[in-house]
Amino acid sequence: MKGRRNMEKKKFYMTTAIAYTSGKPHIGNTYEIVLADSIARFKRQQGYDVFFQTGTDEHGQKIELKAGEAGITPKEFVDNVASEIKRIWDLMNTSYDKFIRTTDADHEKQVQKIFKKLYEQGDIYKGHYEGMYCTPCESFFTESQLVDGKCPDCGREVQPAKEEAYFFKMSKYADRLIEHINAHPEFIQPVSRKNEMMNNFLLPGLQDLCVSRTSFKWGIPVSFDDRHVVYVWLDALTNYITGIGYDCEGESTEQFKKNWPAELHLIGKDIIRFHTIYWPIFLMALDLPLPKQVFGHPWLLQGDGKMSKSKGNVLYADDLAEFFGVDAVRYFVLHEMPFENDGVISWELMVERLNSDLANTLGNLVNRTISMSNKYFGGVVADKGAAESVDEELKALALEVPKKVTEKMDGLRVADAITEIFALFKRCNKYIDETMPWVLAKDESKKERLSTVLYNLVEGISIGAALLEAFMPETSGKILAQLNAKKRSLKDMETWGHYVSGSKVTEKPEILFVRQDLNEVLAKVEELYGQSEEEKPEEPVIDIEAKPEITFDDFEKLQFQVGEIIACEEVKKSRKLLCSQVKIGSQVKQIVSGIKAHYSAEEMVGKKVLVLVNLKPAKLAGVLSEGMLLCAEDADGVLSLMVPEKEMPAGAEVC
RNA sequence: CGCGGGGUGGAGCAGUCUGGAAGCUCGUCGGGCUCAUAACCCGAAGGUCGUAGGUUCAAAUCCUGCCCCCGCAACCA
Repeated sequence: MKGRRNMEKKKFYMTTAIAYTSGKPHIGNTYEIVLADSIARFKRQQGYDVFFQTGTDEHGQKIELKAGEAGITPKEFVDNVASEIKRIWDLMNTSYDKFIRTTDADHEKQVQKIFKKLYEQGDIYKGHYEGMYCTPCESFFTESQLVDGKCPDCGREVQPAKEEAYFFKMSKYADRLIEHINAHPEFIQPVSRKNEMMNNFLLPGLQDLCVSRTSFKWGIPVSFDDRHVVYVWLDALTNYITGIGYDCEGESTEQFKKNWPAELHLIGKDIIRFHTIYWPIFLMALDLPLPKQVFGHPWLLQGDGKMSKSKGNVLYADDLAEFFGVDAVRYFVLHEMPFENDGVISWELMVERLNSDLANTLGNLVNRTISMSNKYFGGVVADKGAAESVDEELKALALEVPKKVTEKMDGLRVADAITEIFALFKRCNKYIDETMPWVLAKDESKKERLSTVLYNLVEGISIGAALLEAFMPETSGKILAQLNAKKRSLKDMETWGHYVSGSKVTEKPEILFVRQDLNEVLAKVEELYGQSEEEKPEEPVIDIEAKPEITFDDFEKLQFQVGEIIACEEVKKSRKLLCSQVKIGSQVKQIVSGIKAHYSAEEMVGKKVLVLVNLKPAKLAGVLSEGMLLCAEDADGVLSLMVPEKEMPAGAEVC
């Protein structure tokens, strides 16, 4: 019987994007897995047989470089980061069924087979990646990226060059894809993205995609040409099928046959293009069905300006969980994230939500209800049938909410779904005021009515708590345990009265969410980040690429002098430029510098700075610049003007 | 005319596709209540829906121009 019931369950295969293992994931990355988790849990509650996959994308040049800097092998590097990511996913209590890593042996093997198959059937061909090449930087640039025809990174000469590479023929499947997208309006969510994909990429014509590289080694080798490694998307995207046992030679697992195609790929809006164009085309080439839906969720942005560790506004899920608890963080990211526009997160907003929604509305409701049950009936909650008309409104809403939540979740409107649940808790609070149990308690003849009121409350809260399971699993469980209520399926929420009359609630309600004082939190944040800076015993060392040795004659060509900035203004039409009038000896030069982000025009005036004087004048953003102000730059790109250590007159030579 | 996102009461957002009395949460002010985590409930104030035009019986919503903000790109001499 059990087996048969399982067979009847509809399957639901969903994935998140796999996280790139270049560093610790911040709260924005973590948002995606929590969002996915809430959907997975809700689908399970709806009775689906859910398979939920997430994981890590572990190849690429960036990782090779970072590992090199850290003095460890790429594999060691990604092992560290992947376990950190997994730790945070687990900390956030996410219920994934499979955590795939692109360095898994079976994934790598399958990617090689897929690459070979596509090559053999002519979808992948060998060609050349052409562009201007800067040898010291080992980088290709397009003509438009060059600065004055030179390398934008180091300013040296570049040569036209070709790198051998394999390409995937995208155009071959474009018409079929356009047709599919038009026939399935639900395929790309939100729909506004559909037009973007069509107008910008599909309709103008697809470029063939480069799918191999020879410039780095940390990747899956192309099996028949080992100078090449498979490049990004063919490696990363295929995780969705290799993770459940796809084999392109027809030896796919039962699990694959059952689960593919996926019902939902949940991804960030930045990679919609890869999931709604390249991925479907790869699948077509493999003769596999396409996923049912791709949802590109918006971003969760930091509140106040740029992320910066020294400002203490880089938010990580584990720090937040430390302060507020896992469920509070889950609640925040899910609630604050609208469907289509970016959301904002900050310590201030986090505290506000915690206090008002979680502590006041929900926590206090549970607490006062349990307290009254204990106070008036020794914890026993029984429906004595003493109904009054005010009860109807509460019941009606309580039965309405599960339907509304389902509706919202079916449309992936997770934030709205949560809001619906909280509307029920608010209604419960109102019900307490309407019925005034403490007044009933003073009148012995109202005992049955009082009991019924408390029963209604407990039943209402039980429904709300059961609905929270998908979003705040721990809190949901805690509330149900305190009320001594059973978990219930969505089906059981269609009728009123599933709470067993006569059950006994806990004697001492545990505080679910503690209110926090914003100032105290901010002080602690300061302390936390302040400390971490002190803990750093040494300043970070910055290594830059060594330039070729020069002769003294070369040096002699450069003329440095002290200049005094006598006037400075912003260059309009430019984001980063300031235009300074610099007094050098008896002459005044106009110098444009890209330091607006670091200095205001006002504070520039009066500074004595080091100037490279004999640089050939050039125009920047249309403004003439006759020299260069010298700055030091740290690893975060912060600039500091170089000034003489002793007072020096404008015009003094620097040598 | 580089690409994209956005500008709705003090704060954060919904509403815009499919025109039809400007909504939610927080904050503020006033009131109620005392079971509860100084929590809960009720009421009020507060908005030229960036701006200027246009279409319409009717525009936050559709069209056009402009301004401002944020990403990316570029500029970083």
